[in-house]
Amino acid sequence: MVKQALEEIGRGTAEIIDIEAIEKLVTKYYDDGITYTVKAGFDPTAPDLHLGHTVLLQKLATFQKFGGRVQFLIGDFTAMIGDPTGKSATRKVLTKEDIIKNITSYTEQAFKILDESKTTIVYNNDWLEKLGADGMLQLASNLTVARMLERDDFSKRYASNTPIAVSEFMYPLLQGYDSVHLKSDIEIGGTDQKFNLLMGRQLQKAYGLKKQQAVLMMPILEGLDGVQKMSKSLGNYIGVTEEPKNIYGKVLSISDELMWRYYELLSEKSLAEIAQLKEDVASRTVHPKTAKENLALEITTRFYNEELATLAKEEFNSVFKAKKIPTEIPEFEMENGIWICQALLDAGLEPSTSQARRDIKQNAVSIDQKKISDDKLNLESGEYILQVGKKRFAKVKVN
RNA sequence: GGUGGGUUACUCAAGUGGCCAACGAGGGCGGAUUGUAAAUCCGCUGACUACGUCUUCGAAGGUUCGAAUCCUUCACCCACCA
Repeated sequence: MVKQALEEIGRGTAEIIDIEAIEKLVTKYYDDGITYTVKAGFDPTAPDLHLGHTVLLQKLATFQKFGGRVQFLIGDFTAMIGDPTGKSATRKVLTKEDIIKNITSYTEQAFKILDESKTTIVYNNDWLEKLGADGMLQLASNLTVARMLERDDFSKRYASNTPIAVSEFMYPLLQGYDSVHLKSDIEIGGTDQKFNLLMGRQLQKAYGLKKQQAVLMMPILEGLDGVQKMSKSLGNYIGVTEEPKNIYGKVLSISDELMWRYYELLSEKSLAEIAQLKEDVASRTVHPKTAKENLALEITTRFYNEELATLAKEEFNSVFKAKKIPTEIPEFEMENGIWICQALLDAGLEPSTSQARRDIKQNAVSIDQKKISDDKLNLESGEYILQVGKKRFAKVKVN
């Protein structure tokens, strides 16, 4: 049992520090029924969770299966500083109101994956606010500047003359202090969090805790472009609250190479199954597109259900394979004689009439499935389906 | 506090008086091809019913027939010195 648990826990991880400690915790759970805590921190800056977050959440869910209690830490205090990780500029400071607003939808989405009964939501503002100036100083004395500059992100920024705010130095310390306060047994995070995660161990020792947290790091999920990490600001993400057809479509649009990465990090399939599938694709027994379709179905099903996922697939096929018009498209009413470019702008298909003109010239615009080339066209009364490119549709009623 | 350097479009980055709506690269968008994959090729990438007009090169003024380019002030950033 323990062995199987460890295998599942280890799946897809980038690195585990102190695996022995994890083994002990799991063993203790099976022998004596004693649970342990797994901490993961979340930044309440982006109210929308995407698949990149779910890699972590799925790992937490795995721990919940094997006796872990999740400490779902909302970094409402640390968010006011802004973690330097991954960004090459100091982050904007959020207001308290923003943070509170974000948290509600945040946790709601997280429980699509996590077991709520085995999750404790904690806010680090609760204890960090009370730390006070002397507490801060005591905390800061645990770390030298040289050590801080070892952190990859800092050293790069320092070398390239990108500014580093002194407050940013506090971030890893505060995150580490969270682990002291919560007496976490395990902390998980992305590989980009390594420095911060290790800080937790160091501080737990410095503050005299008997045990130090084990650390488990998950790889960073690449976004749709396959290069940069999935993030909302880069626009290369699949959000968990997106409509089924969008989730399905976006998964299908990833590259074949990236598909395997997604299989490994997001699918419930066993690693053996995935290896087999990969082999079948390589030997052309299975078409890569079929493999991708199944992945898309699985992921869509996770956030909705099988029925809706299947519908999404059918819709997708009818629109893109059979080149039919989507079943649901936005509708607009317009005045008689409206200029086509204006209509495209009003329907939100184009950002400007200039862009509309360019697209018409480039054969990207069609009315009722027929390409048009006249950018001076005016629409007579009637109903039209306007389309730009492959993906943008609108129904327009001209009165 | 002192000295020097910097701020150009989504990003990086050229341009140091007219040839500048502003080179180039990346990204994005579109077309061909396809499996809405990758790769490849081609085109577009400030706005405006548009062979012309308008607004843009950190901000505000100024010099000039003419400014992203020169001058003044301000804001922000960086380095070195203290």
